[in-house]
Amino acid sequence: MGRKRFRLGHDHGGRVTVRTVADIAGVSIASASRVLNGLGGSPELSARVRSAAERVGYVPNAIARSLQAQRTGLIGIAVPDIGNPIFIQMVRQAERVISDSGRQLLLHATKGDAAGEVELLRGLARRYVDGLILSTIKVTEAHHAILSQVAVPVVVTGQLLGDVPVDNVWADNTAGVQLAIEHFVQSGRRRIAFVNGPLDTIPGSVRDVAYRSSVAAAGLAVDDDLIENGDFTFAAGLDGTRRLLDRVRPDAILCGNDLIAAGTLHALLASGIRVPTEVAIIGMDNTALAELTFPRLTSVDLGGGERGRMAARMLLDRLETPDLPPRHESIVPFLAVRDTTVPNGDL
Amino acid sequence: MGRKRFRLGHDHGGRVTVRTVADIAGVSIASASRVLNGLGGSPELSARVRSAAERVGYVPNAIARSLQAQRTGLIGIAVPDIGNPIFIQMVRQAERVISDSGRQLLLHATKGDAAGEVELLRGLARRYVDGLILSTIKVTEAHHAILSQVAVPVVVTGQLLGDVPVDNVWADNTAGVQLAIEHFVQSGRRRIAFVNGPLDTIPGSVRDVAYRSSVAAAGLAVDDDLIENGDFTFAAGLDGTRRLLDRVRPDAILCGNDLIAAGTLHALLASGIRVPTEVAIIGMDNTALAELTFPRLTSVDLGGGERGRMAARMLLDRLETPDLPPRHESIVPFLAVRDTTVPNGDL
DNA sequence: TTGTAAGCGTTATCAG
DNA sequence: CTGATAACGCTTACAA
Repeated sequence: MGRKRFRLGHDHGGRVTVRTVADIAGVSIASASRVLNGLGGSPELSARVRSAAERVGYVPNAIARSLQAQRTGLIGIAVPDIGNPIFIQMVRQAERVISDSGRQLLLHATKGDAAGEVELLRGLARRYVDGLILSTIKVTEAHHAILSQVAVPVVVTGQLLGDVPVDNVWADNTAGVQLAIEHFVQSGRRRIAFVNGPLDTIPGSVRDVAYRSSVAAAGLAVDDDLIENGDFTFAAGLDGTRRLLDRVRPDAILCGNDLIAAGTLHALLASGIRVPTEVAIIGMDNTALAELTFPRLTSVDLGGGERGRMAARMLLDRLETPDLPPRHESIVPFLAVRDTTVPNGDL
Repeated sequence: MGRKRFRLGHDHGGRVTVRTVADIAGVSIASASRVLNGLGGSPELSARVRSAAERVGYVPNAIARSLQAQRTGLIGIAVPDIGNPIFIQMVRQAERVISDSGRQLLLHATKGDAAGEVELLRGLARRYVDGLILSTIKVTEAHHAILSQVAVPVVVTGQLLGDVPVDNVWADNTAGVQLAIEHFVQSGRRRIAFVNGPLDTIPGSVRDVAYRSSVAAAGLAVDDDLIENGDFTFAAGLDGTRRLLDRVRPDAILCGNDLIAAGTLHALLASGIRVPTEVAIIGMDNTALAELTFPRLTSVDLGGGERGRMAARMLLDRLETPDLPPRHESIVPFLAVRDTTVPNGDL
């Protein structure tokens, strides 16, 4: 038998629970709980409870409440890299929606590690969060397998491989790349290079295909020498562009994202090449970074913030109505034209 | 979909708990729990339990476990702005330490809102997290008051006002500013401006004082016309520098952080002013941003990552040894010299 | 209106 | 080694 739980006075092992409050107020814990939750109680009793709670500095234990309520009020959001401004953009907008709903966002960085993401999904069934927004750049079979088993609702942002019955928001990378290429072509560029991210990521491979078809559609030759693949980072943009310049002389460079574009810009300027006069640059994602380089980056807006906002909203919808059929939404991209493609007064 | 679990006598309302597993295995929930946690159990019984768990896809409920264990394994970290790379740096390093300890980091953005932070601290006593790292740039009386009442351990990163008995890691802003001014002076700069953050923040005001005393110590006149105060943002750096250039012509500009410095750089280049030849720039925080502007930013490293790392470590220490006396640690700053103060081969 | 008591899903204690 | 059973702190029928 456990030791008998008989209380004289108000000793509760230093822990203040609803029982402490009830004892001090001289009422049952049920009454205390009711008053504390604003559900009835006579004025006199309520006053006693409230004053007792105040006196001992009572704060309800969220864990216990969650166990009872079967929900935590926490929403997880997993992104590959919090150092990449595109994900900051997404998280920011998602956070808005989530916190407006009275919930809290639990941010998790996956480092783009597929195994880690799957592990996260598996652990997710542990119910620490009421739902998850998963932003992924690589999708494996394991993802698909586990996605259909997870106990809590998941919204995936990013393009999926097959036809998974899961809520999904994706950026139309193909249309985005096309916008960029058309912009280059219309301003007279003929040798358009592409410093892209890794081909074993979804955005990387989709953009590669889109680049090739857009270039071809513009009546230009597709030349593998004009293509570089590396990480989605500033360093990769810098290195990739240097390698590129060692073998060809493009008059325009499309970059896999804004971080890469910043690296490309840096490499060009360091080589004494004028931007945009000699070489034009377009980044992708249209993040805060695009505003802050000099010259400012023209960038394809793939609706990063909108994706975050929408993913959050879809998740809340599903929480409210679990039987909703899975939704797939895509965002229409647009081009934010700035100074790396069109010379402006500043230059 | 997993609707198939409604068979035989094992219907538990669609929810799989340890009881479900125990029933199917034909053992007590105590035995099931033990086996599932790797604590004994005969081979034969263990096998039965494990196979049952596997069959129904049992996943332990973390909430229930937390209620029992009186801990969640979650550590909160609250930062003013996840768009500012200094906080990303801090969070990254903290995350490393925390996840190495088998815990998870719950990131919370406070928007630098003092009231929100106090609310967070208050709600924190709800025990959703085992501890909190609070990175704050404004400290109010309310902070101090509540800090001494919170139920879970808190580590504050940032300079505190008085002598609060709480674990604390801070950056030596004064020494950092001094390093910057000395570097300017040694390279022959005489008219050193300061585009700073808001004076009603701790770093803003501390750096203001330090700037004035360092300039005076160098034998230069302190001129209010050389000082601009705004937000800790790129836009504020841009605007502040434009206003500055309207009334004075400095030969060096110290910036309150790297975001401001990027704005300053942008404003100078847009005005056709050569950097660093005509005007030198030093940022603060030495974030990833300092590496990616062109030219690269010289920046005062105030140990952002180190602060995150140390804060996490202090928190873990306190979790392990609650009776430790409060510790106050400061980080020794250094100057990361790059191209906005010293012309390099690239230029 | 108020109190009693039954859970929420685990783990831990204590007898067999 | 195994099985009842008492917590963990809270909410909520159900009674009084």
